[in-house]
Amino acid sequence: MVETNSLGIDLNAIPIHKADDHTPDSNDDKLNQMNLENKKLKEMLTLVLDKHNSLQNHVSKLMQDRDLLASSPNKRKSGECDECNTSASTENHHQGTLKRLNNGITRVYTRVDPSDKSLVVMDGYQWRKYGQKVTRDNPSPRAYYKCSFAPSCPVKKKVQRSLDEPDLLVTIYEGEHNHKSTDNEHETQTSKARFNSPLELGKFDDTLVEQMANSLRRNPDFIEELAVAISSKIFENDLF
DNA sequence: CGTATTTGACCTGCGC
DNA sequence: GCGCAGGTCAAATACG
Repeated sequence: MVETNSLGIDLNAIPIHKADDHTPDSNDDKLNQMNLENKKLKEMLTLVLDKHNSLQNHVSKLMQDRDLLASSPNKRKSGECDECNTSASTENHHQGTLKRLNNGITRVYTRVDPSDKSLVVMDGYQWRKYGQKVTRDNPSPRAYYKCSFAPSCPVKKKVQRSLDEPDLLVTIYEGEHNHKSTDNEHETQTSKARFNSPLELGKFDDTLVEQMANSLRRNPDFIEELAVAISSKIFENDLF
């Protein structure tokens, strides 16, 4: 039987080792096996991230559609929303959401680790920071970024920590990219590598995998799934 | 050594 | 015109 979780990942992909499962001189074999497991884990991680990204895009699109249907254009000033007006004390409703405002301005709310002081939002594009300022209404600095394809791409973004919730980053995008995201490009390349030559998994960019792992670590759902999967494996080992 | 980031200086728009 | 705040520039610095 193939065991899968809600993400559709085969958790039996990792071979289980029992205590009496090795010969006395099998240190090299064990090392090779661990390397193989490591590669499999990396592959799983990239798959999980793929699914996570596509789900996130889907959710964003759905929420945009819902906002467009629900919004009445004569009610709102640029940069404001109904929820903000009615519940100024919290921005929880924005978590991970995307608001497309007038004049090609888009506001995105991203939940980050509160201890992480960097004003970096991974959105698939490459940015060059060109300034940072402390604004009057918010003690946390606002970072200014230009698309690294500038001046051919005119898009800019401003990133600032929310005044009410320090673990919420508010990103304001100005303009539309006239090129594809570098993430897609990279993803396509790694996907090709993954499916065309699975034996070359060891050549995966370790930094990229590290970033994916960090991103997944911040996702409570993923941690929960992982904990369930690991504990079930531990029980399995103990019982058999 | 090339590239990205930092940060103080400068520019611009707005209200008074 | 002046002061203030937000936005941008560019030299200095850090980093791989």
